[in-house]
Amino acid sequence: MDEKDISQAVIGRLPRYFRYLGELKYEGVERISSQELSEVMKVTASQIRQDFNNFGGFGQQGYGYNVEYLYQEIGKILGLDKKHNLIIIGAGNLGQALANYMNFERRGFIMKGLFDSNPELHGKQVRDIIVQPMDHIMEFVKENEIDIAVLTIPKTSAVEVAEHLVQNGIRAIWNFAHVDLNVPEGIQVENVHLSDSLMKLSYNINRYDTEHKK
Amino acid sequence: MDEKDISQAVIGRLPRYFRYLGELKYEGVERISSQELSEVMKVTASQIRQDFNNFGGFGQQGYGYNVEYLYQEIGKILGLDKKHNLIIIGAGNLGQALANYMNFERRGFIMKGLFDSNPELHGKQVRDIIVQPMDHIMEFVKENEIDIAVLTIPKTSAVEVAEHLVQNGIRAIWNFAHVDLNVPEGIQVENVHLSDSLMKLSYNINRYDTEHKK
DNA sequence: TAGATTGTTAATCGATTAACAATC
DNA sequence: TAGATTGTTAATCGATTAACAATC
Repeated sequence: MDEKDISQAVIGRLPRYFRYLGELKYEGVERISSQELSEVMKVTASQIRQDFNNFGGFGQQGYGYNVEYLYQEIGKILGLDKKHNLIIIGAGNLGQALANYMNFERRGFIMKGLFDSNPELHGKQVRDIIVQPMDHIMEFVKENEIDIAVLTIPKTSAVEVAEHLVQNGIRAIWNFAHVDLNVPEGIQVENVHLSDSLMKLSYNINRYDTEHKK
Repeated sequence: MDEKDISQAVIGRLPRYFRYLGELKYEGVERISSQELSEVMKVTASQIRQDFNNFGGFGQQGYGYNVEYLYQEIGKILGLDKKHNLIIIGAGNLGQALANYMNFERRGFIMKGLFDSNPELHGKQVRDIIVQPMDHIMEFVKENEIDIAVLTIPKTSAVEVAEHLVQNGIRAIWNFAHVDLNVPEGIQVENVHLSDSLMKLSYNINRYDTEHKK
């Protein structure tokens, strides 16, 4: 499977393809052409074919793409057929929201632990997980083969915690703290900077105002 | 202020500049050159200068950029000096988390209302806001000059609610539902697709595995 | 086979980087 | 003034779109 370096632009589009194909599948659609898919998704057919061909050909000339097959293949590319153990660090509002709402299991992510520095939360149960104190983290990571840490703690502690996690063998960090983490090669970080996102929205409202209202 | 169309690539970087400049300001740094900033932020100095020059010159030859001034100016570009009224629709885990955790006021966003379809939540207080039933939304939007709706409801209802909001004069939607909203020109939508983000992380873990382990 | 549609190459477009003249 | 560093133009790089031959 010779995967050259796929650009982040392409990777960023894969989950959206996966979502639409899941819906088509659910609706009972069997086959779809790049042209039809392009109309639904509002991208060019050319881009769709180029994107898929980064991973080898999933289609058939004269026929198009089999929805079920394409859905499965993109799922595999995204690694959703693999199991990954995960912990959430920071059991405040956001941490608990993710624990309750993300449906991790459906995508192969198994929530194994929840940690918080606030003693009042220790022992509290969220889903089937008991919140533990922070100083249990590192042993837990090693003993339970934890791959992914979700960081929902303030930025002040995030950098330090991330460093320790890396030292203890974590492989990926889903980072909700408003800070850029510095990790070695081979450790994957995906940032969700909510305030950045809100500022983008603010920019677009503001720009629209200055362009139209005045 | 002749703002031509600034590319989304540039806009996407503005919040990060804002964050770093805020930190520099906090640390008491008075001036900084594009070269120095590029080292801290790990981007090219060229990109920094190009980005800033989309909005006119904020620097001075031979000196660099005044941190305080640049911070203020980027804040203005992002519209953070303006006030915007906001409601959250969906007072479940995620909605409450955002209400509690986002510090909306600091960035000029004023949380005015919280809505949920679950009767058990009606009357519950989050921060200084009482959760109201869904059928109060549209009147509330009109009467309270609501600009922004935060959608933290399931995708099944998100499309319909968004449509109604648009009809009732909402100007922007911060969308956490796993669905693409279809809105008319001039209505701003910013999507936070958390599961897409998690899938990207999954892809990168998986790719690293197939490239190194096997 | 003829028609449809992919896979893939070539052309275009846009974004990033490099270079340097302008200027504080 | 000389040195530093921006603002801006030009060169490069990468991503998107168009076109079409291959093929089901």
